[in-house]
Amino acid sequence: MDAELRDRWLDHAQQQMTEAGRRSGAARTAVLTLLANEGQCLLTAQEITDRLRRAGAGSTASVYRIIDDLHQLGLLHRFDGGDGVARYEIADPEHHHHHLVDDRSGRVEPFTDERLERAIHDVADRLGVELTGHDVILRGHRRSAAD
Amino acid sequence: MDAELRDRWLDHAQQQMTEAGRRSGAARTAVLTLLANEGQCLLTAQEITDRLRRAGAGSTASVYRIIDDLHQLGLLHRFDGGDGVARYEIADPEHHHHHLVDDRSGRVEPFTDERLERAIHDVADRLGVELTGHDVILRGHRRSAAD
DNA sequence: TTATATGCAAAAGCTTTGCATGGGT
DNA sequence: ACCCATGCAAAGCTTTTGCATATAA
Repeated sequence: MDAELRDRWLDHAQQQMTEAGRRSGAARTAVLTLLANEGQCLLTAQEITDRLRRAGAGSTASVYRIIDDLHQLGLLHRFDGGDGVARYEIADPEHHHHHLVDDRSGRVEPFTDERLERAIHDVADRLGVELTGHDVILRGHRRSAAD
Repeated sequence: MDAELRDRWLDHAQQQMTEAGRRSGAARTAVLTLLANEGQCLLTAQEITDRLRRAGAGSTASVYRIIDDLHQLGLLHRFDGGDGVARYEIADPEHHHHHLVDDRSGRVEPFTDERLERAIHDVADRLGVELTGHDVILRGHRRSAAD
């Protein structure tokens, strides 16, 4: 689904990596392809490595190195959960969103809100800050009839 | 400064810990006192342990265990920075705030904004979520004349 | 007295680094 | 041909756990 977004990110990422002076190897190709296909949903380095291994390419070290490059180039967003494991998802300005963490199941759900975005940019203005990024994390659980 | 807030948090924390069925030991007393005095500013477990050791009380294990208890009781807020180290600060409803991280110096600065809070609660309502917590992290740098 | 807190040391888990090798340009 | 990317293994770091001892209640 949304093959256009996927390809757009992939193309952009490869171009950026090349421009940054990096060469294209088997591991990098595999990571980029995997992320382009299912990188919308917060993956850990471990998960990425496991999936690549099953496909016969990619090692722990390479995955961490590639992820790091992508993150530094702004192609990947990093999400530091409360469990000491970093999670990543592809960064696409057109699909900007935040995260709601269910405090019972640990499940993470994305959401967007225009007013929230406006409030954030206004605060940055008020503080005289040139914003390069922002994260919002909501913790809670679905309201049931009992609540 | 703000001795009242300090004492209020300290009293509240000790009471909560006792109600949770915990006993008061040397390490716990030392950690609570330290946090009450300088826990407004995001400390790592390492930093807390170091300061306690200098005072002759507290070990790595105890600090982590105590911090964990406090966090679970909602007496401490946890901040997962992008460097794989957790930072904590005392939780006081009257001093709710968010964080601005300078992407050049790494410095962290607290800020508050009413409209941002309202937007957050509205989003939670829209999602049908009972909010138990939320975090906002802004990344950027002070706007200079050059920007 | 009895259960809990403490502290040391060891273990665990995620992430990074060193180094030899293969592969891109 | 040159240099970077890769992968394995080892090291590094933060955080957790096991266990004997000290201590609060």
